[in-house]
Amino acid sequence: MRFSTKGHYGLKAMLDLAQHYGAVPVPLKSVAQRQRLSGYYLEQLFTMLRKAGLIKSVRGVQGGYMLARPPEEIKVGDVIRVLEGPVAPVECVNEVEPKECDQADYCITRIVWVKLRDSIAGVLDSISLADICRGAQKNQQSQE
Amino acid sequence: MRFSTKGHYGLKAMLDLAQHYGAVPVPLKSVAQRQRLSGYYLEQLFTMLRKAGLIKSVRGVQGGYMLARPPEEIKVGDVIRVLEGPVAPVECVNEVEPKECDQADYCITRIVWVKLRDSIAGVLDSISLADICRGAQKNQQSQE
DNA sequence: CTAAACCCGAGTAATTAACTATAGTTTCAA
DNA sequence: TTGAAACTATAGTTAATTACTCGGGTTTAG
Repeated sequence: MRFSTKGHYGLKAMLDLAQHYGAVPVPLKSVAQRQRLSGYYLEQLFTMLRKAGLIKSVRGVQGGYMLARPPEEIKVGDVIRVLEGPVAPVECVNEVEPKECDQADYCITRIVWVKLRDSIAGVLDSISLADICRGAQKNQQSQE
Repeated sequence: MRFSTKGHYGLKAMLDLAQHYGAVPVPLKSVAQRQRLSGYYLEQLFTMLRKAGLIKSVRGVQGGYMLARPPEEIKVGDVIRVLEGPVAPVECVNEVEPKECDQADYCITRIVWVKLRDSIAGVLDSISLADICRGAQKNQQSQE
């Protein structure tokens, strides 16, 4: 039971944008270097995030990417759903359009997966990018 | 973010054994038929569960499989960990021997994965096979 | 006009998932 | 004592997914 690197890397990149949130866009290359990610690969992730409306892009020289909304208003769940698809420990309890099997009515394991799904979604939707940035700052302070 | 069919099917099969828990072993074939699973595939899952000590086998005619402990004493988490490995939304927060990346100290996303891991483990470890069987019974009664 | 930057689509190697198959061993029961 | 039911072990196979990689575009500040 793993998230793929899409969710993992994508969240890192989004937090990088959150930490540099401001007026000027951040070039993909600098995000990739700071987070040690393949630029080619990150491009794909940013494309997904842009099409989903979580980030905006500015083309041309001095261009780059920036969050479409302030970090307080973007939840980890938003990012993960774009990159990994809807939360669903098994397909039959998918958040969106679950393909229920023919045994759905009496499937005895169903309750487990529903609880799990809700628990996962609960965690992901309770944390904003800003929450994490604050936590990271605190951490650095406490290490000083 | 999905569990594989190992965890999914394996839990179904374990619950089948729980529902038939008693003195006599249940042949694999009958579990496979009731749960509509490939017998060949289920064989592999049962082998893993047996080696992990969750089920016992009886060879020969009239043989089969049975839970090694009563359903109250087997948690969903026990089954899932045998079949899917340790709970770990990403490798660096694996329950067992996490391969921490070189950025572990200052990795900003880490807190998310830890919370998620603990939340998932919490759900899986809070539900026993007996809990689910009881729920299923109740469900059937309420539908009458 | 040129270089920095995003945009888009395709290709690809490696891994994993999900079975499938085959040959063997144990045990009961007729 | 032998045949069939059942578990045991290991290997093969096919398809999908993952995690990139690459090449050629377009936009725009300076």
